[in-house]
Amino acid sequence: MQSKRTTLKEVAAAANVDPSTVSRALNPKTRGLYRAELISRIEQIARELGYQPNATARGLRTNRSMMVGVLIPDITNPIFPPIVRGIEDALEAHGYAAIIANADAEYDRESNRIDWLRSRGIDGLIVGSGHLKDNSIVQNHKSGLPVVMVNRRVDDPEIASVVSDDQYGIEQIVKHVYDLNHRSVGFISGPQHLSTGRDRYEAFLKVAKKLKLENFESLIVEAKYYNEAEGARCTQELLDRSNEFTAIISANDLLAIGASASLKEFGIRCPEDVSVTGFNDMPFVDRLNPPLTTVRIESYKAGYRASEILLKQIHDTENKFVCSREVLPVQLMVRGSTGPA
Amino acid sequence: MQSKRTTLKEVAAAANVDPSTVSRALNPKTRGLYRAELISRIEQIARELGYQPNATARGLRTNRSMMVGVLIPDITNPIFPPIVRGIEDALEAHGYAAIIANADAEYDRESNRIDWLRSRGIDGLIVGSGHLKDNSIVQNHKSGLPVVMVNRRVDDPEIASVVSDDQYGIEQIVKHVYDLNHRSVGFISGPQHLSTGRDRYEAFLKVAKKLKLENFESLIVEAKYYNEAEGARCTQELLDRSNEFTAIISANDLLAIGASASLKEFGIRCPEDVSVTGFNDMPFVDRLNPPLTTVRIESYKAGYRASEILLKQIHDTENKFVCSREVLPVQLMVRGSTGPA
DNA sequence: TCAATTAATGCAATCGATTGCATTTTTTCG
DNA sequence: CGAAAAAATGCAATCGATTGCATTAATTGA
Repeated sequence: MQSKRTTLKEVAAAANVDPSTVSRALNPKTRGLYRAELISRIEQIARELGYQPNATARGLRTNRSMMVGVLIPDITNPIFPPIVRGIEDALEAHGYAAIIANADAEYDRESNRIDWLRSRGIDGLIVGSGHLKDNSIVQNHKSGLPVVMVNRRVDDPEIASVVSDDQYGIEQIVKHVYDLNHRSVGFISGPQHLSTGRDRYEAFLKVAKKLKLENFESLIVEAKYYNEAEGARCTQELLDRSNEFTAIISANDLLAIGASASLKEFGIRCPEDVSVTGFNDMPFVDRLNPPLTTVRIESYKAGYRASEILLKQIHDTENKFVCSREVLPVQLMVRGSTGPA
Repeated sequence: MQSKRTTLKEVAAAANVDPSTVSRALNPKTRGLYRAELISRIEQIARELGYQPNATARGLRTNRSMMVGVLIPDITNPIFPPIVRGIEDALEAHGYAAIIANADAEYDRESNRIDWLRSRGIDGLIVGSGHLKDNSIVQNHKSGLPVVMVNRRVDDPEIASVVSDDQYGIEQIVKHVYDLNHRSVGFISGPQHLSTGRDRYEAFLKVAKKLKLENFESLIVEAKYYNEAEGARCTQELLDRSNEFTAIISANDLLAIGASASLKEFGIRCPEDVSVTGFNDMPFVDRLNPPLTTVRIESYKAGYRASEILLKQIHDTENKFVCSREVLPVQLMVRGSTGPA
């Protein structure tokens, strides 16, 4: 039932030329070989027959699928849709398609998903999941697969990445809280095996030390995952440890939302009693109650750039490619969840 | 540099048999042709060489890409990630992959994107965009492409779909508002060329009539798009028309959020002065200020079912397939954005 | 025991496009 | 004018797996 698509051969027959001629006449790079008249005639006929090259056949011959794998923890996590959209838009502009795989923050599943993507013949891979010592990413890259990381990094400096300026973001947010006269502030850090977790943690340590925040080392709790449940759990842990702190800095928005909800449960008001901050500026956090003070990252752009870098890597046959590691600027977004101490 | 993947031929050579033998020995459906001993030997060797069948080559020969196209307005719209995740999970379970295309509510772009997907050789298409009289969807279906719609429908009853019970949802929400003693209520309808827009609109008319809401025909405004800006615009329009109404029913959450924001701008309190309701129960609307009263739909499940139906359609070579149109249940979620009149 | 089955396996065409090389046609110019 | 160079086009192999048919080997049964 699947309607017969027109093939190269059919166009060739209709135009009374060899298939190879049609192929070259339609290919911008080889078009120059033929007389303009021939070319327009072939184009005309191809159009009439509704010819669309068969991507599979082409892929087999050229060893290019024009597809890129995108590995993320979960498209359902609000920070990823903008990144994915950026990736897709950039790919589309170059005729590439994305296949998305959700790894669910499970590391063996992640490597399964990479194999699965590779078996589909992807030309490259963009990774938004992955931990600092992620062997399967490094291995795949070493074995010749173009790879770019987005949002997170791995330790291996050979692997290209596009991330946000975590350090500066945390610096800004801690200063903001400090300026509001908070001196005892808790920190809910992200998982330390993730680059965002580690980088934001280290940034916090550095600024906290510099600003001489009170007793901050004992007010740091590490979340096991970036989600609301962990945000709530860590908040309770903080409350168990101290009733002095007047602000909670969270390593990302989901943790902050969890923290905020947990505070409310304990009857602690935000921001009157405790200020809360996030990181990422996920969609709609400006509409929460209270609106979340956070750090805006350029998600769409990060995805877009990651694609561009990946494409450059894919097209770089000579291996003259220099691994690029980009850091995008961030911006402090002051909103209602922070107030004076 | 791309590390040479092992091919069927290489496995065959190593096992000292014909490539066709390896192919059949590895294929569960033809495995029965051979002695168990041979099969395990071949499997062994294939494993040692790390053989992964080349999906492109297979696709060319079998005319099956094991890929499905997914057309949605925009992955960045919060109602789609759960749907997409459901689609992907169901596909994954059957070895299929999804290629996502964002149509951006532009109808010529939509049909472009379908062509693009088809040229990549997709085996079927799941559509979350599309309007009631969507010719390109119907045409593609007629020409033999398996198609399932999700969340929205087209008028053509030949096309399978999985949607939510819009009628019941609106009924519930209007009754809820009525029970709170609202008698003059505005309705921000969705675009009438979309099935959700039309169905929810008609449902509203029906219930409003039945409950004898005051003057309701003149309190209906049609949004051109499902977004916040339109929600705000329609709210202003309503305010221009009347200062009697005490509730606004919106055809979806984004409109409701826009409405709510607009009310706030005019210094009208929600829910004290005007109650607001949405539809879809997007992630995080329960955390808004005020938390949004809305109708929960089963997004993930809708995506999952759509995939299952599509796969059935793809595997149904005999065309004995009966077009299924499923309607998933919805649930009223009463929250802070509605209060007594 | 030997023809007739049945079970195992191999041969070769095929899917649709690309591309190195060969061939034909046209042009150039000594 | 004719040979060499240049331009235009065709031939055929190829990518890697699948599959209809042919062939060989093993088994059955009379």
